Amino acid sequence: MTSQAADGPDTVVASRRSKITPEREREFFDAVLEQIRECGYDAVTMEGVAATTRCSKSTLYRQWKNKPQFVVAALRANRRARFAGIDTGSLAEDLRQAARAAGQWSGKDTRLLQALGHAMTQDPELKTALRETLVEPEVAALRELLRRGVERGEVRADNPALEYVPAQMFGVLRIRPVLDGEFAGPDYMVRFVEAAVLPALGLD
Amino acid sequence: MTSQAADGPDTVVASRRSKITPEREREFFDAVLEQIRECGYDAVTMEGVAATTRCSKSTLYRQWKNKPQFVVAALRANRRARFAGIDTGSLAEDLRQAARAAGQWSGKDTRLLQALGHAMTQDPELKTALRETLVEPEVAALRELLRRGVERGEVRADNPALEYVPAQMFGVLRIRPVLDGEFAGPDYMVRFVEAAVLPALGLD
DNA sequence: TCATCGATACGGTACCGTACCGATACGGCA
DNA sequence: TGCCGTATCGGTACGGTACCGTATCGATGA
Repeated sequence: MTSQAADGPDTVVASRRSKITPEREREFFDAVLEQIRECGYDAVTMEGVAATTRCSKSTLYRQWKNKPQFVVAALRANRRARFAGIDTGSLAEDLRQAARAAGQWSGKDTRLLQALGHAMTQDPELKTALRETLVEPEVAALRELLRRGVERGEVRADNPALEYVPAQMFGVLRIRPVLDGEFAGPDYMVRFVEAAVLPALGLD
Repeated sequence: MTSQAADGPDTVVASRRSKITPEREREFFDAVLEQIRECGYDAVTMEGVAATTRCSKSTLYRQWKNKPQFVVAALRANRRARFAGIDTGSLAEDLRQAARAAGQWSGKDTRLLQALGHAMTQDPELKTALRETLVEPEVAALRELLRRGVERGEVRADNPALEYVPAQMFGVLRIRPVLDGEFAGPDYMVRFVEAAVLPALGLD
């Protein structure tokens, strides 16, 4: 959508010959996401991002039309699949690893989702971007773990608890700061999986 | 904090003789909470509340120092204990009823918590008010259900799943809109309790 | 050579919190 | 009971602040 041609071999020339290197662009994205985490979506300003990255407002507005599109671009550039590599051969251990991984980026992504939680209800594009970058890849990976466990016969396919595992994991991750005043770390998440998720699945 | 002397017999005279009746005050509170749900905390303005309630900004500023204190007052006035009455004699049924109740006010309170979720991380008073009005009463009531179940011998006191029941319930309630795009209604919550919570507790 | 850079100035908009305005209704007092 | 002083009412105007998004500038580097 913006400057660099992200796909294919680097034969394609950027439509505008922007002087903004990919590293520089990542600075902009990191800055705006961090400001969102700290101040909330509404309180983030283009002027603030420009100030902290020592660029001019003009530069930002040349690349992105306005704040919403800028934020969406930043989210899209941050897309990662953190559960992707997990495959230990045991569903229980897969879930423990997922819990540990979730507990690790808990601070960053939970704060981001928290800060954008309401804004996404108003801006459809933002909502879509959030789902595509923070929610769906992880949920899909989680369901893949579960599917493999079912295939191996560790859990019956009609176990009703299967459906709720993603909601449980992300829900607990998200609500912990509200209930206990601190983020859910790896230890907490692993304990939760072992105490509540695995028993409901009939594991352990 | 404001006009009426809420406590004791009505002997105490209000310090300022405000013409704002308790009903009128509730209109202000309802308006600001609804605007928070719809537009988010940051986007709520005193001017907007004044407009929708057809009062003047002066009136609001006479009663409350500024927006944060106004919102805190509104939250405090809305304090309710929705799980309080539940006591069927069976832990499983108590949890089902709690799930049903939670699914009913899901729309209102979840949206409110969603909208205030980030603001509460910045304003300690707001955070305290939110915890005291939306979180702690319900968590306490939930833990009371569980304690009675343990006392009746339905669950062993050292069952590790006990600790996570509140986090599960409120977590799932809160994350459902993000995952599935709709609020968790009574049916969904009851199904969740039966599929995931009760089995982990060894019930049913 | 010339488009993009950083910097800055600009008009427009929105809201803050205060101050002032008559109008009004409460509440003490004859 | 009936009146009058007065504080609060709704309405509005105000200065101050902050940010938006645009325009313009000289400098810079592909």
